Amino acid sequence: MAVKPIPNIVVGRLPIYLRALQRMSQEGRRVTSSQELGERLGISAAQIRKDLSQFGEFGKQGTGYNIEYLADQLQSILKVDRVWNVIIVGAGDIGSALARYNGLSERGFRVVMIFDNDPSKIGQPIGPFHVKNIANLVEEVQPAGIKVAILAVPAQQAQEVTDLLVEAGIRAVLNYAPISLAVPEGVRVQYIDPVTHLQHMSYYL
Amino acid sequence: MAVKPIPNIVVGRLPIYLRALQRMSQEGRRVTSSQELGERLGISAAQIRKDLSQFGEFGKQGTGYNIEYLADQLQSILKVDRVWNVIIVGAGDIGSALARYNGLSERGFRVVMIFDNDPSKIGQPIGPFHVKNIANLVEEVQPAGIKVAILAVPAQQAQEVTDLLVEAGIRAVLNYAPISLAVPEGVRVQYIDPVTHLQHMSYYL
DNA sequence: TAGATTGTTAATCGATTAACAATC
DNA sequence: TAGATTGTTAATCGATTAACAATC
Repeated sequence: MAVKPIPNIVVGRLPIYLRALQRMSQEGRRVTSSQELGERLGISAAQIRKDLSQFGEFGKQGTGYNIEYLADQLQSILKVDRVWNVIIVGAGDIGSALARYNGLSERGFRVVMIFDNDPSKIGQPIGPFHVKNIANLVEEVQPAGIKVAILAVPAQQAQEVTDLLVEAGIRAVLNYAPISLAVPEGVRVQYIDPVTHLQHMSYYL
Repeated sequence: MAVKPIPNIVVGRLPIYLRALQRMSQEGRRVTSSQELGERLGISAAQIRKDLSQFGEFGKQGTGYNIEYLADQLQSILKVDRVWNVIIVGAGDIGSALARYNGLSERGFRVVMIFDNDPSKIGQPIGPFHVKNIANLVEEVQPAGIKVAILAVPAQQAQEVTDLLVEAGIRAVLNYAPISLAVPEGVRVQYIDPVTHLQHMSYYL
């Protein structure tokens, strides 16, 4: 019997649902409906119900969804009912901002090391860390079993650093360098490039 | 005669194509093909040709695309054949990193002001700017005709600041706060939340 | 000319929406 | 009970891919 995989586009919406639920929870709300959630997010109620139904039945007819319960379920589905150790590579402005950002750990990710290749940065403190030498990346990261990396180096060095990350056993890369990366099967990359988003919007101006 | 609009998902890929072409140009390349471009980007050649054909005929059979010409055309389509003035709201780590980032201006966007509401930050220098008082945002931004803003304030303040931006005539918001924003018709929002990307990937770990 | 690659059409594939029985 | 809202099915809509004539 063939199991059809969950569409990637559906998985991508779950973190958005989770984020909204956690905010509602903060606001002291206890239940919500697909309609209310949809209005907040600009997504149709039908789509939210359809997406969730891929994973199970989380609601009650007539009542809607218990916010805390649904959030717990989504955390479990997304595997953020635990904390993933993360490394940052690149101790420039972006890497440093991320190293000091507290919003990661509340949501499933904890920065544990930051690397750079600049001798003037190595050893310097950034938030609670000291910058490590990228030359030691593989030997530090691989034995620690770390699977997630944030890449914040210049575009020119991004591919070679990525190869290093793969060698170190990293399987998920959040790439801030404005360049497409080549990675082997089984390694995932997500891209953050503010300029592509700005250009997308300027089309409509 | 009904003109069918370009699908939003196609517009969203154009900045990716443009970025790859500009990199190829830097590498000294003069021509490319839909196949080569597709391999770099992990997109099918057919899709690239189909996307581009929505806007015109930019290639030559047998030869492919002139990189500089196609990049120029895409810049014009995306309206980044000019420079858009941009404001940043929020002078925390992220806002400051963006204010100092030089990669924006090469690609169509120039930061011209940065605002915050924290008295200890107002007046302080960040990169080439001095932080302005958010209380003066509307009176500074509206007469200047600025249409693009980057929002880098805490989630709790994001919606009220957004309302201010809309009042000031902003029509495109790049939102770094981890919250969905409500905006009137005609105002566009794009979201950057590293954690949603990390959670998307952790599903597959 | 022979080889390569475009632009475009038609076919396929996948995602979204509408509608409603089930039921809390 | 009456009203509300889920989970799910079928219909619709839209996006991607495959294929190929045109042509550089």
